[in-house]
Amino acid sequence: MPGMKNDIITFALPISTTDGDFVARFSEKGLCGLEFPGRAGRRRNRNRAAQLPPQIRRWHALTTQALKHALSGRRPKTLPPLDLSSGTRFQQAVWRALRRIAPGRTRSYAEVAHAIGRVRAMRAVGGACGANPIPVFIPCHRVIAADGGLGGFSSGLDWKRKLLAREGIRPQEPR
DNA sequence: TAAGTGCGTCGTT
DNA sequence: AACGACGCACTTA
Repeated sequence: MPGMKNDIITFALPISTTDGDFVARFSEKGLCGLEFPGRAGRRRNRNRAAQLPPQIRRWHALTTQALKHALSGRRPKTLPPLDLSSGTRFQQAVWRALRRIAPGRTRSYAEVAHAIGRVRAMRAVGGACGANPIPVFIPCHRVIAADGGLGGFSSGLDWKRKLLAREGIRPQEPR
């Protein structure tokens, strides 16, 4: 019907790891989402294995390998293209900045704000981190509070702790 | 020191 | 107009 939102087709494919079954989402532009085990949200998707476009298959294979690397705390060699078109300009700027944080390193929300030239938007940076559609690969888990605390994590602080630990980081825990 | 309160700031809904 | 995955100054114990 007229006025209907563009019906973006995405493919949701599982990725089994020793940490559980993740779900990767692909659009025609690339990887557009990653969900932690047990958090598969209901979303539009078409993924009859038989009619999977070759390109999606390729991206899925790449993502699978990359995820295993990332989960072991190492930088993935190759990633599929990332489709970040769901984000606002500000969010995309934040996400780009996050990708420049090396494994094993952390930044405070304020430092990220500074990195994108919005010194005072540290709080908004937190919001953009929460809107990150591709955690792990876009390492929002490396953003912690200025006082060394963990800060937050949409998918659960346990995951944030685990991801950081895999990279050799053990931030101070609130008691 | 540690813990709690108040408030400026700013992107998003 | 309200709400945060913040940060900082300041107060109390």
